[in-house]
Amino acid sequence: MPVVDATWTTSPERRVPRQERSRRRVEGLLDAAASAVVDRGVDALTTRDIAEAAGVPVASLYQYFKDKEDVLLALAQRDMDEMDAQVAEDLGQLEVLSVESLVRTTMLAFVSVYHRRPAFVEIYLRGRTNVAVHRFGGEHNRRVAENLRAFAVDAGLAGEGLTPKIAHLAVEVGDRIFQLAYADEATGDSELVEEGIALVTAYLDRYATPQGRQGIRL
Amino acid sequence: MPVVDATWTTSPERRVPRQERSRRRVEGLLDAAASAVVDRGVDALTTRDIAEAAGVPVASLYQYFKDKEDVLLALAQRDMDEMDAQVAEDLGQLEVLSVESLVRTTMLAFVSVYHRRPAFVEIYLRGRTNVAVHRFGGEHNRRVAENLRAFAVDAGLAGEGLTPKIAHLAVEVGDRIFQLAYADEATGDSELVEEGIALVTAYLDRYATPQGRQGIRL
Amino acid sequence: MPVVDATWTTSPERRVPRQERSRRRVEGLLDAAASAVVDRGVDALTTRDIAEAAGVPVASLYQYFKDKEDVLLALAQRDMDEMDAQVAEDLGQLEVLSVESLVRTTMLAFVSVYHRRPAFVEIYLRGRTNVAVHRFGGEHNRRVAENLRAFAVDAGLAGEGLTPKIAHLAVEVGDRIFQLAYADEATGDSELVEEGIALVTAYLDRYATPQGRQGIRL
Amino acid sequence: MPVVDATWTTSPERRVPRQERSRRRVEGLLDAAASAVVDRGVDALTTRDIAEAAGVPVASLYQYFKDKEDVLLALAQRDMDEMDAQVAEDLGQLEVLSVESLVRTTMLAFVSVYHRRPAFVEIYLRGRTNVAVHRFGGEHNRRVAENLRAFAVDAGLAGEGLTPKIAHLAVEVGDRIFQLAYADEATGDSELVEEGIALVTAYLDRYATPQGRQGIRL
DNA sequence: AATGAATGAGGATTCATTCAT
DNA sequence: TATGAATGAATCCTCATTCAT
Repeated sequence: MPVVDATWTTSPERRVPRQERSRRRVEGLLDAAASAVVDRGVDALTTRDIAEAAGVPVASLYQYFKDKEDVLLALAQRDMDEMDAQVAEDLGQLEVLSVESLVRTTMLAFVSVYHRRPAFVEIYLRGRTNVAVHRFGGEHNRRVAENLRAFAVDAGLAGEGLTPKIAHLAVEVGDRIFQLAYADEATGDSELVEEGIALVTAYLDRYATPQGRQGIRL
Repeated sequence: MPVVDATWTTSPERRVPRQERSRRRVEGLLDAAASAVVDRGVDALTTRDIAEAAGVPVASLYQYFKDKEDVLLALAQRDMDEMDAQVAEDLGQLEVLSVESLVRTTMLAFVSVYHRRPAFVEIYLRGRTNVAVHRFGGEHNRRVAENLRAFAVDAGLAGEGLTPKIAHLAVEVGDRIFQLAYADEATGDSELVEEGIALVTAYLDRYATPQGRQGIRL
Repeated sequence: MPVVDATWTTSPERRVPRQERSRRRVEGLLDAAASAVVDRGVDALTTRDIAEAAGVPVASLYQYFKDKEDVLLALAQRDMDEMDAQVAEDLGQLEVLSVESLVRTTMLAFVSVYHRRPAFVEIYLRGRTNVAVHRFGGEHNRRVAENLRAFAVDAGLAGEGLTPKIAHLAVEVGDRIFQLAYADEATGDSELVEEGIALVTAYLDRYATPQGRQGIRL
Repeated sequence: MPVVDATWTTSPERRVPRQERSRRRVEGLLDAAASAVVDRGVDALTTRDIAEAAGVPVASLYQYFKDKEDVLLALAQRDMDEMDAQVAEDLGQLEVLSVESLVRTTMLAFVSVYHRRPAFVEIYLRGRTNVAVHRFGGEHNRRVAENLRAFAVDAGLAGEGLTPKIAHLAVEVGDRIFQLAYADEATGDSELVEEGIALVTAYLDRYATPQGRQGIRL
């Protein structure tokens, strides 16, 4: 295994490998896009907004992204990845497994990311998003649903009656609850979130096994 | 009582009174806007699209509407009014009153309007709508929620535990279910709607009185 | 001589003769135009502004005026007539006739009309006026100059050296002095007006007869 | 001192440095605006007129100017700068200093620029100019007045009685004289200009010192 | 790889004026 | 005579994207 990556140079002008430079710039652009979205809203977002926020010429956007939509999509991707990681981590620390704890943990994981990423709230919950991003979010919901469903069925919390369609419905409903909870307050209405947990749990309990309802201590 | 309205004349040159002409034109414009929305989506909607679809000059839009947003809002108003009327009518024909029958009847009333008004589906369920229309829809949901809540409490189906907030949550969740059901198929996924009825009912049953759960024969 | 004008009728519906009604409406429109000009400035003046200020439908403007410019021109005419009348009246009351008293009296007559007619100030002194109105004002200046010149020469205040061109120059310069005096303060800078009188007098004294310089007691 | 500017290259592909290219385009746009103004008048001037006259797309205007007004203002700036330079140069060559020679030299310097720049005449003397340009011209007059006043007082041609207000009045009056002289003939009425010189001189002589009246040989 | 400059393609709205009644 | 309604004709400006360097 090479100790020094081939893209490294020792020249004092460039201590940062090309690839790394590029990655950094993409991250900066994404951060800029996120903050521009928070400032102007997704609808009114222009390429100049993004470029200015990032401190780069507009034309440079096109060095890293196909077009404006591509920027938004990349931002979505990054956000969703963070979301997934948070959910995975929080579920991994669960001590009692039940439909209720699964729902609660997942939804609260979402909440913690919302707090960390205000742009996320602006883009996915409050704003009337761009079509592509909307579709992207929809697909993400479907994937989350499938993962959670598999998790629940594998763990014996629910039987085969919990179809992908039903799981997806539950996730989408959860999404709408967040939308409502964050509609007026940027920090979210925690009472509403709590009600949402109850709502989703009440629904999914219809497909739960007895253990799923009572809980399994790990 | 006059059989013939005073503004009518029988002269062949003008069979349509001024006021009626104006009303017709507004309706035509609204229909045109609806179909243009279905064709192009709300985001890409232009004044020219609307005007062309209606067969009038663009400038004429401004005779009847303040600006583009005003057109969309008028369309929303018209649709929502129809929605409300349908719900009122269907609830009026109910024979057994229960949380379940209330939820089912209301949601199916929505479905019947969706079928009658494909533009409605496009604008409110599928598209990423204009901000003003979005807000308008939000307020409509809140109003619907309040009406249904009052209805349910008055009829003894639910106690005071069914707060406005909870009712609103239920309506919003129902809205999202429709969004999901109509996302892919313009005719709606009836299985999903059925699941949605179950979901909302399961949630509201938590706040129901015994009669609310069992049903009251009228 | 008929005691009752033919356009009069005794019918209770119309006690105001046609011609009189029309005259009144024209006056009202002109007043409205004047006030609309003061509000919005000449450049931004629209037919709707005028009509709204007068409380009549826009289309009715065209009953009395050929087009928008015609309104402005009629307004100009009315204003200039008033100006001329004021000058004539004030000059008629002069007790000592000299170039200085002629200049002073004329310029102060202008000032008194300015105070009576703020719209005049707005249109002719402050605003960047419409081309037609500008030309109109120019012609008025020329006429005023010619009248004053004839008056001065007839009265023996100046000889034939005071050509029409020179008189016109003096009037135009006086106009600019007013423009300056009224540029910032709507009530006019009287110190500047006083300087202006001195300026014009100093210039015209070059063409004055000895009596013109000393004054003739009437 | 480098004979060739560093931004120049001798490569045949690019003989014109970027900065120079940009400057040229701005100049071209300004020339185009000037000629469009002469053709259509300032009021009727459109962005398309300017762009077409310059042979560039309308959108390119906005690369160099904030908006339409900005173009006019830049044009005004350029013209006024030229005016100032001409006045400075001509005054520098004066052999006898007196109120009369100061007035005459300044006014004739203006005349020579008018002949060189017909658009100037159109915009500032003949047309009813745009508000912003009008204000710009007003400020220029004030500045010119202040400079000339300081010059005259320093040279001992006038005492402190020649206040800024009086100097400004004189310049504005001179401006109006030009307006009149160029109203009908694009080449100006030189007899009128001569009269104007006499007029302004006669006025300012009131505030002149004995040397100011007699002249100082340099 | 980076970017200043250039631009085609709209888009919303206003307004003076004309008709039909 | 009076007027509500209708509209052709413009206008300014924005923006995403592409090139030439």
